[in-house]
Amino acid sequence: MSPDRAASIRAAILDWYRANARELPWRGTRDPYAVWISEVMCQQTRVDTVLPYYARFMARWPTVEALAAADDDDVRAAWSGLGYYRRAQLMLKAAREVVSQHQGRFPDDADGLLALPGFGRYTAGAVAAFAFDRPRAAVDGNVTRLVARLEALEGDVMQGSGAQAVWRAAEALAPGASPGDVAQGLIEVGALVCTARNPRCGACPVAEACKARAQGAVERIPAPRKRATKKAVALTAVLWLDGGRVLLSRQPEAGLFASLWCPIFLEGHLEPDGAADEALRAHRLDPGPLTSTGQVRHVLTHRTLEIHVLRASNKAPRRLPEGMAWAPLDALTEWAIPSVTARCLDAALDRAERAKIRLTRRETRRTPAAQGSLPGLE
DNA sequence: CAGTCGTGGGG
DNA sequence: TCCCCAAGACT
Repeated sequence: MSPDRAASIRAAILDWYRANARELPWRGTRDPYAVWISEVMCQQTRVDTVLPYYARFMARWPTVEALAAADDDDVRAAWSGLGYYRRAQLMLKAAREVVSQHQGRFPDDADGLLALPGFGRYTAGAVAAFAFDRPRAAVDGNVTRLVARLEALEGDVMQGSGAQAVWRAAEALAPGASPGDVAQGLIEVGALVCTARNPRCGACPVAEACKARAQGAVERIPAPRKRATKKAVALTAVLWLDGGRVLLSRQPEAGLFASLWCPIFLEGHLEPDGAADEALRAHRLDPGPLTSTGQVRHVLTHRTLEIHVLRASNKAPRRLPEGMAWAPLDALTEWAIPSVTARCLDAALDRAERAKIRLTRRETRRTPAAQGSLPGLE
């Protein structure tokens, strides 16, 4: 990219950003910790979803020292429902590294940041640019799309040589005045204007410079990402409820829902009065009679979990197998559970029980406006 | 490099 | 209902 073209695009992005940027809680701070938390939460996650999580997280762990001293399960619980839970684990590891090996100060440029767990090329560039005002590129999905269109890059820009070309162009845009605002501006234009569907080219500050637009190729560029094939997985979830508590089982430290608490998952769709009962006895559990209470279809990136939900109500056994625990329903927000656990639990409860729990469950999990029901009803 | 790892919103 | 996908990183 020619220096003139880069300067022109940079100036247009900067002007537009200063006039149109959304006010977000992590904007207007140079605190690398705050910037970092927001960046990790935003990975593959919509801003609207992140907002309540970010507020709670920063209130509870306002500094890297506080986070470094946090309990792993408390952090997982704070992440509950956000998905991609390994992010939280790597974040905790990085916080401890910053405190123990960097005197609590983040490295002030991308190379140093890149060495920390959970910092990839994007996050390192973003923190370097936003917090330290370094002239670094921060190429996320938004910037990839924007740059691919600006330069009319054909083919797959998500990986390989296509991704390299995007980074090269983004790095050409980085040097100059206010690099932090330029980097955020590129992201913001990608997020609000140069959108994947129905891009608002009429409102775009760099429409004049856009090669895809000149070629009438905006709809075609970037080429759609190759998507993973989803495999259906049949499971049976056993929700054992007793005395206002539910029996949960901790997942292994690696893999799906790592270290989180889930219902007892059995492979396959098992009959309540036969195979399911047998499988539980293999866990040395006597759940008593099982009743089928519904089904949950939970879609993940590479799998679709098709879950048959069974409910057990026998009296709690004296001793539980390793890795299992009783979770009080009125304290479930303090437990590290993925959304699928909450959904299975919902499916196992009757309406009255659900209503009771809803009063105590965190209402910010969903935006109130999205509920569609009036307050006081229900 | 290709597979793994969540969730919820919107067309 | 289905499909796309959103401020990616790690193995």
